[in-house]
Amino acid sequence: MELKRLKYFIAVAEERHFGRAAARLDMAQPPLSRQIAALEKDIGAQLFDRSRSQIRLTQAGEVFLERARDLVERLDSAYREARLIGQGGAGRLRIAFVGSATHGPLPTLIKSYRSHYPDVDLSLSAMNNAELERALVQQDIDIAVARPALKIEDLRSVLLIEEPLMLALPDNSPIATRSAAVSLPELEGETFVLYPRRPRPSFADDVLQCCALNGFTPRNQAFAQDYQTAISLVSVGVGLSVVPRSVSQVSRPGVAFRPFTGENPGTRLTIHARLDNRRPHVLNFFDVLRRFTRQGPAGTAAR
Amino acid sequence: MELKRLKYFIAVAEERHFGRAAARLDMAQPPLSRQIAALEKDIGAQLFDRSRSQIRLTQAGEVFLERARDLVERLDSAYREARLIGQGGAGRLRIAFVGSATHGPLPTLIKSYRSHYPDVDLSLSAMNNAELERALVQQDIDIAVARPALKIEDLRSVLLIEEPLMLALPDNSPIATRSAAVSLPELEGETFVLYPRRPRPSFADDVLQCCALNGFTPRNQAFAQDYQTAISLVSVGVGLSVVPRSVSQVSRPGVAFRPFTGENPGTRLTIHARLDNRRPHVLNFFDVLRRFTRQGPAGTAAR
DNA sequence: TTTTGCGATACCGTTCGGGTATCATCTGCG
DNA sequence: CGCAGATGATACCCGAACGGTATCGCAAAA
Repeated sequence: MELKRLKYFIAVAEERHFGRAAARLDMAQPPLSRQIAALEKDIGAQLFDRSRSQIRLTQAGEVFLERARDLVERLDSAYREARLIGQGGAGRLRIAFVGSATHGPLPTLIKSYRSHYPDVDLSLSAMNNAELERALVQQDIDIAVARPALKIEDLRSVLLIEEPLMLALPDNSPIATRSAAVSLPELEGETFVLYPRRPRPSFADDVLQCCALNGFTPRNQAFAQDYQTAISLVSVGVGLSVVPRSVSQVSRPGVAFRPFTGENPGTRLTIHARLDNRRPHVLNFFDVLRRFTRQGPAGTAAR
Repeated sequence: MELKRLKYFIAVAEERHFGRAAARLDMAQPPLSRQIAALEKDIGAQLFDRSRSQIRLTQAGEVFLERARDLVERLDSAYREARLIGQGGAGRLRIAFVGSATHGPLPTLIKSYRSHYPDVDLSLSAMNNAELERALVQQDIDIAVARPALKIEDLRSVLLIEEPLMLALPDNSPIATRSAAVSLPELEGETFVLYPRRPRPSFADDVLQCCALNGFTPRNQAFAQDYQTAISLVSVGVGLSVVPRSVSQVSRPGVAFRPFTGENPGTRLTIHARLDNRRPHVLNFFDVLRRFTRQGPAGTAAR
């Protein structure tokens, strides 16, 4: 109810003439005079000195003009900022992912999103599947990248990548140093470093299912909380581990990565968001994701 | 037309409840809902997430809330500031005065004004009568303190002080060192250091009229632009000068001040402002001045 | 499933803002 | 000194917008 008056006041102050200001504002002069008078009454001070033929700003008017310009400017920018955030062009998007996703196409996907929405603050954090599930349910995050997937209700889920499994072996192991191909069953007696099986489905399920398809169940199992720990255990000779191929692309002292023959059902990375999370940032992210997977996530190799 | 909406929005955002916010705003809930909806449409973004039972701010809403609070605060302070200036409680008052006024009651008067209106910026400058006249006409200053007065049209004029004249003599002059009273006519042969006679009336007029009343006209006259220069000329022995008594209260090496017998019509300090200058600061200043002169400008002696 | 609480929608009356006509005042010119 | 033109203020009218009451729709809780 008073903002229009600020604009009116600015126009009159700049034109120093009610008639011209009214023309500029596309209105008649009398209502403009009335609005200015009302503004002056509200403020309780004269803003214009009308004693001469050419109207002039009073000192109060001079100061109020500065303030009014600033206010109009700020209001406008507040509108624009809110609009931008509302369209997902600014603000914050919270993404969490399993640690092993950092080697695959995820960084490329995130770069792509960033290039489309450079003003969005990305909050990135690594979590295991259990933490992802909790954070997603409690809306602490918008996007979860799980391996192989989260299986809770009311999630929007998109497959990011499917990749084969590989062996991670101590590099002084005879199996690692020999040139012949490796098959899984011959490792039945070795210690398999696995991950927690909860919540289902877990990466451990992928590995155990792979073993099952190859006709055996690992006899000795050790457990690690995440793939980094698992590889560390391998490097110090605790046993061997099975990892997604993308993980094998980083070299790690004491660890050798080898493919294996036989059945290899692979493992998947899945991107989730709550179905009821209609935040434009999330929708935009899935748009970028859709284009990304469609044009082939050749980014698998990248980085 | 949009500011009311900001206040509505802030209320709803703070209450997180349309009904309570409406109660707080002393209005019904439906128009409030409509105003918020209109605001969201204007902005082009949702400000509230109404999907759950408890409404929540969206990210755009969070940011807009900050901005809205800031805007309301700024608007309010702009109103208050303009009002204060409009009442003469802040802003700037431009005062100019003849140099010789600095020793009389003027500083006390200004202190009194300052204590009543501590937030008013005082712009103080020294000018001779000619400059005062020009500045007042061109509205470069609000208040002029002239000696003895300005005689131009449309001025509000108030006598600040009337004081006797005194002699300023070189301190090695026999007249300065003798104990007997001094009369003006015996100085007829001395050089009188005077001031410019334009614009009329000038302090030089006061001095010459005083001489005339004592029955003579100074035979030798020297001219100085201001009283400081005049006293300097006296101190280096150019001649003698006649000054307002208040000036005699500062001691100056090489200069002795002496009263004289015979006629002493004295000299005045007059405070002027343009009649058409209705600025509250000027009116307030004259209010202070009125009280000041009424309760006796005992400040003559002060300082 | 029913009930309750809350926000949205429909509809109506009043108010306020804007338009046209006119007045009052000041300025400049003859 | 008086008259004409310009400019802001005032008077009056109309339409749009805002607020109020009644009611709906939906979702969470019982």
